[in-house]
Parts: sequence; C-alpha cells; structure tokens
Amino acid sequence: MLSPKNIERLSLYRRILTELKQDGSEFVYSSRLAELSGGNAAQVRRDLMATGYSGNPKLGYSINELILSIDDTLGKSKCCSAILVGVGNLGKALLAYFKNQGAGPAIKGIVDCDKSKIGKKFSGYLCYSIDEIPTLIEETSSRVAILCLPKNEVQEVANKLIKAGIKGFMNFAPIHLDIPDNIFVDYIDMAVSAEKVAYFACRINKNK
Amino acid sequence: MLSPKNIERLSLYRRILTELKQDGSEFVYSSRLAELSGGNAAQVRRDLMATGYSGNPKLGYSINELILSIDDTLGKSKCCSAILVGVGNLGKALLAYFKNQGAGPAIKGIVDCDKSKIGKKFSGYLCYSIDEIPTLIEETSSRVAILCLPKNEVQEVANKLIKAGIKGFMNFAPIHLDIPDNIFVDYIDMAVSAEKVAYFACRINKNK
DNA sequence: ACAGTATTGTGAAATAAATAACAGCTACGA
DNA sequence: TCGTAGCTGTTATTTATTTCACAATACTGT
Ligand SMILES: NC(=O)c1ccc[n+]([C@@H]2O[C@H](COP(=O)([O-])OP(=O)(O)OC[C@H]3O[C@@H](n4cnc5c(N)ncnc54)[C@H](O)[C@@H]3O)[C@@H](O)[C@H]2O)c1
Ligand SMILES: NC(=O)c1ccc[n+]([C@@H]2O[C@H](COP(=O)([O-])OP(=O)(O)OC[C@H]3O[C@@H](n4cnc5c(N)ncnc54)[C@H](O)[C@@H]3O)[C@@H](O)[C@H]2O)c1
Repeated sequence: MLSPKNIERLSLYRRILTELKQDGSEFVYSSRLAELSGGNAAQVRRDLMATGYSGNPKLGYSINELILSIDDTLGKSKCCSAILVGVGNLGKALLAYFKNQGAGPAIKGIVDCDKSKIGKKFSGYLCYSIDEIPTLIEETSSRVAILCLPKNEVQEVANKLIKAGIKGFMNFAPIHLDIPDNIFVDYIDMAVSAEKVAYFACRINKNK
Repeated sequence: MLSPKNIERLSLYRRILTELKQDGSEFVYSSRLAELSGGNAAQVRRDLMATGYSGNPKLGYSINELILSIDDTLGKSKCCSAILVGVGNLGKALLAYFKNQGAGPAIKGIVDCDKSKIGKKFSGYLCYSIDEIPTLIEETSSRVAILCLPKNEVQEVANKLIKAGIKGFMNFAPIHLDIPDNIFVDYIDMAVSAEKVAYFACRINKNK
C-alpha cells in the first residue's frame, strides 16, 4: 500500500506530465521531473517504480505512458466523486477552483444549512439542504466530502456524512475530527501553515 | 532548530490551549492534548520540551504558562506581518478568514494587478497595485507573502517580492517556485490533497 | 509525615522517509 | 558494428520522525 506522501507526489507528477504533454514533449527524465516538482531524482524514480511503469534508460519516461500508468495507480479520478458542505466564502472559492480543473474527484453536489442558499445555484451547482445528504450521497455515489463549515458544526456534520457512506474528508475547519480510523481525513489548516511560514520567514538570515 | 512539523504542532497546541483556557481550564495533560490534536502523548511531551517549559508530574501543564512558552518559541505572531497578493476568489476568502482570527501573521496589505480592484477595499483592506509592492513591504515591514494568483504569474511576482524583502511564502498556486533556498515556501496544493483523499476513500474497506 | 499514584521528561528502540550509489541498459555517433 | 555517455531500477545507507518504556517527580489523602 502506498503512503499518503507517495500518492501526493504521484498526483503532482501527473499534473506536471499533463502540462509537459500540452507543451508538446514526449519524454521526460526523472531529473527534470524532480526539478519541476521540487524533489530529488532518486525519489522520483522510486515513486514511479510504484506504478509499475518502466522508463527507457536513454530516453527517460514516455509522458503518455507514464500518465496512463499513474492514472491506473491513483485510480481514474472519475471513479470517486465528492460533495462539498458549507457554501460560504471558502466553499464558493473551492467550487470555482475545482470546477475549472480536470483532476481530482469531481464535485457532484453541494450542501448548506442556510435556507437562503438552499435551492440556489453556485458555480452551476444546486445547493441542497443538510437533510438531503443521504439521498444526495446515494444518488451521486460520493465517497469524499469537502468540509467548509464553522468548526463547531463540523463534528456533527461529519458524523452524519459517515453514516451516509462518506469514507474520506478534506477538512478546512481548524479542529480535529473524532472519527473511526478507517475514515481518511486530510486536514488543511491554514492558520497553522501561516504561522509556520512566519516562523521560518522571521528566522531566515538571522540564525543562518 | 525546530523542524516544520514541530512548529506546526506547537501552533496547533497553542490554538487548542487557547480554547481550553476560554472554557475555564487551568491545567491539561499531554494525553488530553494528544486527543485534541490527533497525536500521541509522548510526542506532545517531546514537542513541548522544545519550548523549555516543564509541566507538573501530577497536575500536567499549566495552560497559561504553556501558552506563554509557546508564544515565546514561535515568536509572538505580531512580530511578523504579511501581504496577500491576488485578490480573487481564494484571496478574498482568505482575507475574511485571517481577519477574524487572532493567530498567525497579521495581513497588513493586499495587492492585485487588476485596475478595477486597485484602490478598492476588500474586508477593510485597501488594494494596492503591483508596482507599489516595494513601498508596501517596506512600510508594513512584511516578511511573509500569501500567493493567490494564477500559476503562470506566480514565479514572476515571487521574484519581485523576494527582491523587496519577503522571506516566506504561502503558495496556493499549483506550481513549484524556483527560488533561493533561504526563502521558505509552504505549498498548499488542494488538487493534490483532493486526489489523495479520493485515493484513500476509495480503498478503505476494500483492501482493509 | 509519608505512602501511593499517575504523570512528566527523556534516552533507547523502532519505524518511516529520503538520499546515495551503482550495476545494467539502450540509443546514438563513429 | 561497437563503444560510450548518460540514463533507469534498485539495493544499501543515512537521516528524520515517532513511539516505547521507565525512572524521577510532585500532589493527594490519610
Ligand atoms: N475563508 C477561508 O479562507 C478559510 C480558510 C481556512 C479555513 N477556513 C475554515 O473553513 C470553514 C468555513 O469558512 P468560511 O470562511 O467559508 O465561513 P463562512 O461563514 O463564510 O461559511 C460557512 C458556511 O457553512 C454553512 N453552515 C454552517 N453550519 C452548517 C451546517 N451545520 N451544515 C451545513 N452548512 C453549514 C453556513 O451557512 C455558511 O454558508 C471555517 O471552519 C473556517 O475556519 C476558512
Ligand atoms: N479558488 C480556490 O479555491 C483555489 C484553491 C486552490 C488553489 N487556488 C489557486 O489560487 C490561485 C488563485 O485562485 P483564484 O480562484 O482566487 O483565482 P482568481 O482568478 O479568482 O483570482 C486571481 C487574482 O489574481 C490577480 N492577478 C493575476 N495576475 C496578477 C499579477 N501578476 N499580480 C497581481 N495580481 C494578479 C487577478 O487580478 C485576480 O484578482 C490560482 O493559482 C489557483 O490555482 C485557488
């Protein structure tokens, strides 16, 4: 089983490969992929090994074939759809983003509890009420939920989503979810991230 | 020197401690902090060691004193201010978020290249033009920049920002920045994150 | 005053991740 | 056709991170 870090890098390589392809390239070396992804060539090769695809010792990797091989490993994204819960400032921005972007699980439905939002469209998606979650998940066969709600609401909503069949979350609310450990959660904590950047930005060129 | 992961967790602990304090608690055990942060008690203790603060073997950690000690280690956030570049969908959401939120570097200025935005206010911040970056950074003594621009613009803008004194970036654009390695960058790549969640969500309860 | 107890602080051990090293290929030019 | 330069695949090594395990400790109740 691949680790989350392997998966992250494979996803990143795939995006880079897709861009290279659009630019008309046919082959790429691990060293070039390392440059473009900010990693190390040995690691790139090691990650790619995991997909089972073999490059050519003189030409490098065939971009087309490598993309297919990564598709195969990650699972064609289409196989897994998502719903987004909480159509506020962040939720709306994410809708716009994921819509214009091929990769990743396709958003198939959006949900809010605010009556003034239910029934309206956002980025072309009709907003459903929180009570319609089970139906929505069933009909869209979604397994992923993107959580953009206030932190004090998130645990309760996550519980409902799990009951309805969700197996993975992107959680933007700054709180740890107490859920079974067969459910995957990715925490995207921007406040923590900002403090980390501030920490290192303020130490650079002082201690080093 | 602390690692980025240590810093992330310390920042997280501080947020949790602040909430516990508001709820009226005075002391907390490492085991409780581990629960609330989703970690392990030994690791919590190890992280806290790095701040130099010692808990009490019977009572646990004094919440007040521990917060002060973490403040001291991370640097009172106030010491490091930030500017946000790219006031689009995501930029506006982030402005709203960081405004209502005490921690993290304070946003001191915002920048866009769109003439229809320059001179207007967003979440109370006046939007400056890209040419005013050097002045803005100097006047606000910012060392951090939050990058919310299209990916094909980001490298060029980052170069300007570095020239003007920025030492750390939060980069939301899905592209690796080619910059000196004394500049810190945190990449927040939501497409990758979404694919990772989809991968694990679709495998849970199959292979395990 | 003091035994009991549950927690801290921390070295040692285990695990995970990244990097280096190099044998084995393969296209290509002479 | 053959030698070679420069790549890949993969093992070995190193480095980083997490977890374990337990002596030292300080409060509590008697
Ligand atoms: N805005 C940002 O850039 C940003 C950045 C990082 C994290 N966050 C976090 O993301 C979350 C959302 O942030 P936001 O700025 O979009 O907030 P917001 O207040 O703009 O939006 C929250 C939305 O959730 C809806 N909601 C509330 N309770 C709900 C429930 N029980 N069920 C369904 N919908 C519900 C609200 O109606 C609203 O539409 C917060 O936890 C915030 O801390 C936001
Ligand atoms: N919207 C999201 O939720 C989201 C999520 C993840 C990542 N991103 C990434 O964040 C970036 C911004 O996304 P967005 O949805 O806000 O896009 P957007 O198009 O809504 O906003 C981009 C903003 O940047 C400004 N801009 C463009 N070039 C500029 C320049 N050279 N200097 C200064 N300002 C400039 C534009 O005027 C606009 O205001 C993109 O790279 C996107 O891939 C967005």
